[in-house]
Amino acid sequence: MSQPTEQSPERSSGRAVPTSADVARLAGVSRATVSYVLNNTSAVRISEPTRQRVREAAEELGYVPHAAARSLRAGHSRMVLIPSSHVPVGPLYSRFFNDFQWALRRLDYTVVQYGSVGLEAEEAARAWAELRPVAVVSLGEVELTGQGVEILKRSGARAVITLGTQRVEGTHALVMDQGRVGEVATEHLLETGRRRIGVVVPEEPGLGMFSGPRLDGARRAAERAGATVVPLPLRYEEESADALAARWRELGLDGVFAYNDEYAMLLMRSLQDAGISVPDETAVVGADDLLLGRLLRPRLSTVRIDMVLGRELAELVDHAVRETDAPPVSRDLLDSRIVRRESS
Amino acid sequence: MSQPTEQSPERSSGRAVPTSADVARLAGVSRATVSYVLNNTSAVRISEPTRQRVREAAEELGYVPHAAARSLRAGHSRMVLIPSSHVPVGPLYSRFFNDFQWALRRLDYTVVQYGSVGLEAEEAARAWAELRPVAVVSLGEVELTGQGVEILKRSGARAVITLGTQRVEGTHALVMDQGRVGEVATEHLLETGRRRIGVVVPEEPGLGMFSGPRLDGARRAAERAGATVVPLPLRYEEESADALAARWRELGLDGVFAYNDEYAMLLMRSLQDAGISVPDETAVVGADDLLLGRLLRPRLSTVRIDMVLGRELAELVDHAVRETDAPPVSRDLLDSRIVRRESS
DNA sequence: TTGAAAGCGATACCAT
DNA sequence: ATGGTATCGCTTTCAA
Repeated sequence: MSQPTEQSPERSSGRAVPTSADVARLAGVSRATVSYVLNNTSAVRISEPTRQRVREAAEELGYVPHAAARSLRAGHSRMVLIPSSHVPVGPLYSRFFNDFQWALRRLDYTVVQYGSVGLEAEEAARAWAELRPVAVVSLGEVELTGQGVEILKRSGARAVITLGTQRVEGTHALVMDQGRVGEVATEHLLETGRRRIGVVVPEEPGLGMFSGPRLDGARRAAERAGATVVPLPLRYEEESADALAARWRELGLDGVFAYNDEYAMLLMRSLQDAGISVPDETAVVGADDLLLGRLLRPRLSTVRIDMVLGRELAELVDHAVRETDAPPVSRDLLDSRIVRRESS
Repeated sequence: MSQPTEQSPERSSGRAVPTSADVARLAGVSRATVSYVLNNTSAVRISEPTRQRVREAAEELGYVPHAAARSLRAGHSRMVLIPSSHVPVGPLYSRFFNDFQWALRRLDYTVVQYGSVGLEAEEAARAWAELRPVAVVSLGEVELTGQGVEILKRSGARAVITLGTQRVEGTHALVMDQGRVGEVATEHLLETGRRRIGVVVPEEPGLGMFSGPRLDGARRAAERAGATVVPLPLRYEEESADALAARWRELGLDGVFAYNDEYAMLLMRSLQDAGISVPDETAVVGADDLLLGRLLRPRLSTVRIDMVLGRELAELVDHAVRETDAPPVSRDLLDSRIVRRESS
C-alpha cells in the first residue's frame, strides 16, 4: 500500500476536484458507464434513465474531464500549439489569426498559444514538446530550427507547419512571399517614371523577417528595369525620420517604398516638414492599406496584402495531421496589389 | 491481460516516442533513478557515473518528459492560462503582455494562451478547466462570469485573476480604471475653457469595456464643473467620421475627447476637411500617446497611460496561487496624465 | 545507492 | 446494458 500523496485533497471551494469516479458513485454506476455516457460512445448502449442519472450527477458535482488524463490514456492529444509572437500585430493579421483559431476549433482541435519570448529555439521546442501537441504551427516570428523540428516530431507531433518567409527543413512551409510586396510597390514606382528608389528598412528587431524579403523583392523589380534601389534604415521615431529627411536631397531619390503604411506616414511627414514635396519631388508608397494612410495629405498609396483565409490554413493543418506520409506542401499565401492614391 | 491499444506505436520519425522507461532501459537503471536524475531530486543521492549514463541515454533518445503524465501524477500543474483576446492590441499593451509572460516563466510557470473566440462564457470556462490550470488570468476582453469562475475553482484553479474594468465575483480584480482616462482628458479640456464636450464612443464591438468607463469618467469630470458631455458614436471609417463632422456645428461642441489617438486622428481629419479649425473652434484630445498622433497637424494632445509592470502582475499571480486563503485583492493598475500638444 | 510498485484520471477492452 | 480492470507516463514512498 502506498501512503496518501503529498497533494492537498481540498480545493479553494472546499471540496476536492470531482473525478469521473465521484460522478459514478453519485449516479450509482461504474466509471466505465460514466465515460460511455459523457462521451456518447456509440459502440455501447446505455439506457436512457442511466444516462439521465449520470448527466445529473456530473452536473451537480460540476464535473469537468481532466484533459491530461484523457490524452495520457489516448496516447495523443488534439492540441495545436502555436508559438505566440511578441510583435504587435495589425488588424489584418489579427483577423486572419482569429479565423484560423476558430476554424481549428471547428475541426475539434484545442488551440493553445505558447509564449516563448526569450527562449532559445531548441529550448523552446523542448518546452512545446512537453505538451505533446499533435501539431505545431509557427507563425514565423519565432525561430524554429531543424533541430527543434526533430525534437517535436520525436515527441509525437504529427505535423509541424511554418508560416513564414522561408522554409524550414522537415516542415510544411506556408510561404508568405513578402518579396512580392516589395516587387509590386517598386513596379508601381517604376511605372510612374521613378528611377532611383529608396526602400525603408526598419531597424526595430523582429521585423527583419519581413523587411529583408521586401527589400529583395524591390531589388528584383528594379534590376529588371535597370533602376537603382537604396536601402534606408529607419527607426520608428520622429528623430530618425527627420534625420533621414535632412539628407534626402543628397540621396537624390525620386521614389520610396517605406516598408509599410506606418513607416510611410512617419517618413512622409518628415519629408514634408523638410520642404520636399510629395509626390512631385519624391513618390511615397506604403503597405498594408491601413486607414491611417488616408488621413494624412496627400493620401498614401499602398500595397494591399490579401492573406490566405484562416479556414484554408486550418484545413491544411488538419490534412497534415491526418496524412503524415504526405509530402510537405509549400504554398504561397499572399496576394499583393497596388492601391494608388495621391502620394505616388 | 489486456490487448494492445488502438494507438499507433510508431511516429513520423520512425521510432516510437521515448518514455522514461526507454531511458532507464538504455542506461541500465530503473525508471525511478531516471526521474531522480532528470529532476535533480535532492532527497536522493545518485552516483555521478549513473547520472552521466542517464543523461546521455536521455540525450541520445531525444527524451522529453510528458507534461500531462507529470501533472497527473503530481495532482497539479503550473500552468497559467490566459484567455487570449481577439482585439488587435497596441504596442503599449503588447509590451506589458510580453513582460508579464516572461516574468511568469521566471517564476516557473507555464504560460499558455487559449483562444476562445466565439465561445460562450461558461462553455469557455469549461474548456479552460479541462486543462487544470493552476491560475487563470483574464485580460478583460473575454467574458468571465461568476458561474465560470466557480467552474474553474472547482476544477482546481487556485487563483482567478481578472484584469479589466470591473470586478468579477470570486476573483482577484486588477482594475484598469479606464474612467480616469476620460476624467483626465475632460479635466484638461475644462481647464482650457471648454464647456460643451463631445466624447467619442466607438461602435466597434469589443471596445465597450473601455469606452463605457471612459465616457463615465468624462461625465464625472464635467459634472463637477457644471459642463456638458455629449456621447458621439463613431465607426472607425472615414464615412462615419465625415458624417459626424457634417453635423458638427449643430452639435455646438467646443471640445472632444476622441476615445483614443486613432479615433482622434480620424475625426480631426474629417473636422479639418469640413472647415472646422482645431483647436480654435474645437479642441481634440486622444489617448494612448501613439506616434501617429504627432504626424498630423496640429499635433494631437493625448492622455498617456502608464500600465503596471508585467513583473508586478506576475508576482501578484504567484502570490495568489500560493496563498489561496488571502482575500481577493483589488488594485488599480493605471496611471493617466495629459500630454498637451497643439490640438487643444 | 537503487529498484519495485502504487496510483494520479480517463478509456476501452472483455466478461457478465 | 453494465462492471471490472489494465493501461497511458511519471513521481515518490518504502524496502532492499
